[in-house]
Amino acid sequence: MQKKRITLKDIARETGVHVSTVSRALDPVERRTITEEVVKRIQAAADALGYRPNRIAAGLRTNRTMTVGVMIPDITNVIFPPILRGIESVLEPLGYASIIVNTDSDRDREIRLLDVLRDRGVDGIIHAAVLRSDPSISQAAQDGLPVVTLNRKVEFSEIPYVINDEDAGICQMLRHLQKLGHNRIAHIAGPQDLSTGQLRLAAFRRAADDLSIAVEEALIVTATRFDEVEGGRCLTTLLSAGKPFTAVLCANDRLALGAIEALRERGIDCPRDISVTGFNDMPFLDLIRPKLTTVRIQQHGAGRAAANILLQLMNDNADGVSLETVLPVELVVRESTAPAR
Amino acid sequence: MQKKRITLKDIARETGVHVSTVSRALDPVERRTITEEVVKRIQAAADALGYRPNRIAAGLRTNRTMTVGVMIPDITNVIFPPILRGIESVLEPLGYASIIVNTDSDRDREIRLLDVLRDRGVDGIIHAAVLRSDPSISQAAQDGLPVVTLNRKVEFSEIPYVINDEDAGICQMLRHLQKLGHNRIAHIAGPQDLSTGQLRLAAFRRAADDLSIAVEEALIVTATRFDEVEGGRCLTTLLSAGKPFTAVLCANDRLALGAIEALRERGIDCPRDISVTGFNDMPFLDLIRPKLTTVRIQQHGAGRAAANILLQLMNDNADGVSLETVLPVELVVRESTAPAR
DNA sequence: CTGAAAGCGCTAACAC
DNA sequence: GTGTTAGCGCTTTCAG
Repeated sequence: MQKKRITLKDIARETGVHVSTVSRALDPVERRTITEEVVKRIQAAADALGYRPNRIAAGLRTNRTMTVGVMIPDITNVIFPPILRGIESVLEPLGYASIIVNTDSDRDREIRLLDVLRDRGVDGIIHAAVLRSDPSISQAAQDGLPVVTLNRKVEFSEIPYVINDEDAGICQMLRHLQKLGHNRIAHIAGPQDLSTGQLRLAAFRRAADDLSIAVEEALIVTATRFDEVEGGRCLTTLLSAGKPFTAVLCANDRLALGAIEALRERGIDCPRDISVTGFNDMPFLDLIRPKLTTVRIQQHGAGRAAANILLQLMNDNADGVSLETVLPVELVVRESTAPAR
Repeated sequence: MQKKRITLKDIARETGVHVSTVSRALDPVERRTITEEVVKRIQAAADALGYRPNRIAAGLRTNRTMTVGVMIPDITNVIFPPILRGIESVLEPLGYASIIVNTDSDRDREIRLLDVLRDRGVDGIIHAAVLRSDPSISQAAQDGLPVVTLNRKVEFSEIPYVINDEDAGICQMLRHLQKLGHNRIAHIAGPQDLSTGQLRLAAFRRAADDLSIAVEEALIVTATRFDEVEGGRCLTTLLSAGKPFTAVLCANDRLALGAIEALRERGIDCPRDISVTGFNDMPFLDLIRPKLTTVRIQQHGAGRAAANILLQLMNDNADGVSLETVLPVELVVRESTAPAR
């Protein structure tokens, strides 16, 4: 079986000093308290024997596992991998590993997986939650576990969160459409039990109001999932409602793609007849025709931001962290929007 | 800080028995050796106190962390998330968590990350390697660490691997093109330091030979990366070589998409003028026009297969495992192939 | 059937 | 400066 691992004891025996001395000599900060010559000898022996510290054992003692938990709805959703790389880019160099779990936006699964993470003694959690309410995570935070949420604010809690500026994104998009002469603008909203769906719908109403664009309730239809099929279905509903519109602002890219497809099937051209817009700017969008006009959100950056906040929390600098981090978004005008007919 | 966790000791005190008794009562297999009534009392106390076992401590003792390492090139590559979900689908229900690391196909990073995983005491590793040679992983396997590779066979080793039937895929595709009347078929090969790139090129030569299709060296061009830009560049090279061809078989979907784009820019229509095929059947392909004819590989299934093999290895059933697992692939004919002109 | 005790590998008081 | 000792929470002999 597994070749016996070298432990502190082995290298203590080898160098004729005590394990604790070895431990100190190998600890970059404690090292200073040890005679330089001894440190050198120990270091040499450690290298020679191929010593690798056992983090498990250290963790048991220090109560720090150097592991963080990352909860996301579904890794298969293309917007999450970049976020994960962003997180990794700050945490990994510091020696942290992350355990990623997929909640499938399922409440029970989420609760169970949170327990899994706690059982494993993670030092903190980044929760790319989308569910609008999850008492378990607040409880965990209250118990003293460092938690940061991504994309969503947990109400009535002191949990720091990083979000994208959905409001600004929707507003910029509406302004863009308005400039193109659109004033009858439909909205395909996302699922209202997901934070992004709800936030973007609220932002739509607010922005329309600000820009003096009339919001017709019949021109707002809500998807049950963030996917192409639902985008198509919603567009069909919109069409059959009979109220005219010249543009449809969708709560995310996939809904928009589905909507465009549904238009095409009916011989309606996007953007000539109807403009369609997305949100997120997911990968591969520029391969799909017409190239979608959308709002680019920071993905890698959001991961980095969340990781940095978590680091502060884990290092007890909890006072210095700002509760809210809002990342700027960017309007990306491509081919799916054109002047209103 | 963190609310004090309930330990075995707490529930021992509560029930008036010894910790070891509690430990046994809570272990599904050892439980049988304990009086039913006592088990019930302990269970009740555990539930009441909200006991959650500390896996770290258990791991230190048992030398099993119930954690596996998963090495992939880059989570951002859409073919990996489904693989990860496949792995998770078999491992997670059994109580395993996985630590995923991105190697970026970088040799040094790979070595370093392997050490990271070993330091964390993973019980086994699934290595979705693409680099053609990596001595470190063989060393790890030799040291007794259970290892399975995905997509690639490590030569001269006893490491079990699961691969897709690249040969069959390429062959079916060539036959499909042949049936459409193509006999001057180009190949845009993938990077030759990545296993898939190399395997598929070899398969191309072999299949062409089997089907009596002449292989013209000028019609084989090798990409340096698996992306659209390289696909476009390779197609340009092909075009400027002056040798006529009516179809181009690409080593993966992204190369194919880039190739189609490059054709379009020159006013050459796919599939009317030239047929183009991909490999992998990555997500979102059906949103891109023309819909790509490709070879569907099992992604989720590959993850599951690898996880199952790893399980056997970790449970010392090493004798029962087959060294090689070849998963079937499937030809998916869509719109990017048409009869040769 | 249950208790006692040792120990996994490491760190952190406390001595010397 | 370095050694001693205790103990993190759990499992696992070995007694009883």
